[in-house]
Amino acid sequence: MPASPRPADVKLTGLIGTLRCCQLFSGLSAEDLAVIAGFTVMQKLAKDDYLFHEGEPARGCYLVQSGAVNVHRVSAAGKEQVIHVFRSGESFAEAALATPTGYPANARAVEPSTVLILPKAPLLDLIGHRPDLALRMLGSMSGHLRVLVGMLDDLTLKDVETRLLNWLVKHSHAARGGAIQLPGTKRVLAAELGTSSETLSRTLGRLRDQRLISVSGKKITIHNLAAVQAMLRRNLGEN
Amino acid sequence: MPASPRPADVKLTGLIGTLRCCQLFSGLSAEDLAVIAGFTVMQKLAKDDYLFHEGEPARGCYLVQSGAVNVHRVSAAGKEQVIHVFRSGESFAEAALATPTGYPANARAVEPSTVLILPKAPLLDLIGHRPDLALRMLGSMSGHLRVLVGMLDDLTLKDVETRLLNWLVKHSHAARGGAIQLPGTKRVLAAELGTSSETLSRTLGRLRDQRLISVSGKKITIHNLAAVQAMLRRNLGEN
DNA sequence: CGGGTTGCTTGACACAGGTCAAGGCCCGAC
DNA sequence: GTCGGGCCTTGACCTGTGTCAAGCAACCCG
Repeated sequence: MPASPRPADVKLTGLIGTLRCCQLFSGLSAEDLAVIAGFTVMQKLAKDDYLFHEGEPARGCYLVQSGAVNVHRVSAAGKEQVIHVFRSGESFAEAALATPTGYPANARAVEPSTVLILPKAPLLDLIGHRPDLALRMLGSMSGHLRVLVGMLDDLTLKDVETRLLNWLVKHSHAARGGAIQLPGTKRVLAAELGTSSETLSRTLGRLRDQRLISVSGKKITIHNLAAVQAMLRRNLGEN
Repeated sequence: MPASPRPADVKLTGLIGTLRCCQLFSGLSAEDLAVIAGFTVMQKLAKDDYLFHEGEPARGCYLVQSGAVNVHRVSAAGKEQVIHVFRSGESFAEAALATPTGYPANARAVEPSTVLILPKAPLLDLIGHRPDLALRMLGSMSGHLRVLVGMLDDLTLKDVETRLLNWLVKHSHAARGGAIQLPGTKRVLAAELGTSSETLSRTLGRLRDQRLISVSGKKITIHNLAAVQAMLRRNLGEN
């Protein structure tokens, strides 16, 4: 029938599409994807809504369909340390599946987002039947380990300027006409880089004085990508 | 027969014993353990021997039988950041199993050690047949994730004094007669805390001046554990 | 025994970056 | 319009910690 399928089917095929796009499930068979889609729950989040808090018992793991989710910890004094900002197609909280302890961090939407929740029980069940899925989960988690290890040396082996240069280079590919559009406020970027908005402001100013970039509002223009990369490499060499 | 078994058997049952002790394999059936022991390779390391270097293709994952292994990264400038020191019974480099990329860090024995190598291929094969083993691996990796997350806020949310207090409290249970015996040199401890030996020395000195602890050689005596814990809590509250 | 090595301690100093405070800019509400 | 509140920027200041350097104690070895 060329007629449009029932709403539920539309939703389901849409879901399967999203699942297939995400790295975690990219090569799975259609049947397996259907099984997963069957128990997936969709949740919409407004900006600043919390998805979960540290210590809460784990519902399952998550997959960002759209928007961005900030996973972070807060110290006893209320200071926030960003672990990672997950964007569309990325999965997180796999760690919560395998251990009885609660979430080790908090998750909050930095903009309006929709996430897919993969509940613990049926997913574990499926993993029991599909060893290759287990391997994928292992792979995904080891990816997260690498990200964390990367953060570690970001925080210990590099200064703010270097971290910013690194961020610029990483995001230069997303530049439209050499201009990077900031996803959120500068304060958010500062947090993502593990610094304060004041220091970020100063550092941007310094780069601007050196004619490497120019900043106007939420738009950062890289004048000379090669020079930025050279400066990054030089900073990495010294520390 | 009450007579002693052949050397190979002795070695095998010894291996199985070690495997059973380690958290990763603690509840496995005797058969599975025998299979694993069958492909396990033992390696002895002298102090300062490298087990592997960053970027090398992964042989498999590792299990410390005795001694201690320092997993760390080094910056372009040669500075070393300790990720974790693994001691007997602990496993590491599980991440290397699931991804084709090489090791993300270096591993070096901090004292004479013996490690068991679990080669990639047969272990992955076994995981394919034993979904519960896959779940264990997931659990172990999520443990490592938590350790890394813990390190993150150690490094960002706490100063050296707080990190030292935390270390003291964590290791106070291992104190014999209130005295903690340092595993290695003070420089090693400093590296583990992510600081320099000078700063560690000063910080220890400050705690000693406050009569909280006393230090003599490689022995640290905690005079008043409750006071140390109180100070730790207070530091955490402020930051 | 003296000389070298190694590790620990202490002092002096420099610097990155966090915090506080004040001023400027933009924008939406009224 | 103009009032108010975010956000950004800039300046002034302070503190923690890394680094360099010198002195000291312990130990090994010929």
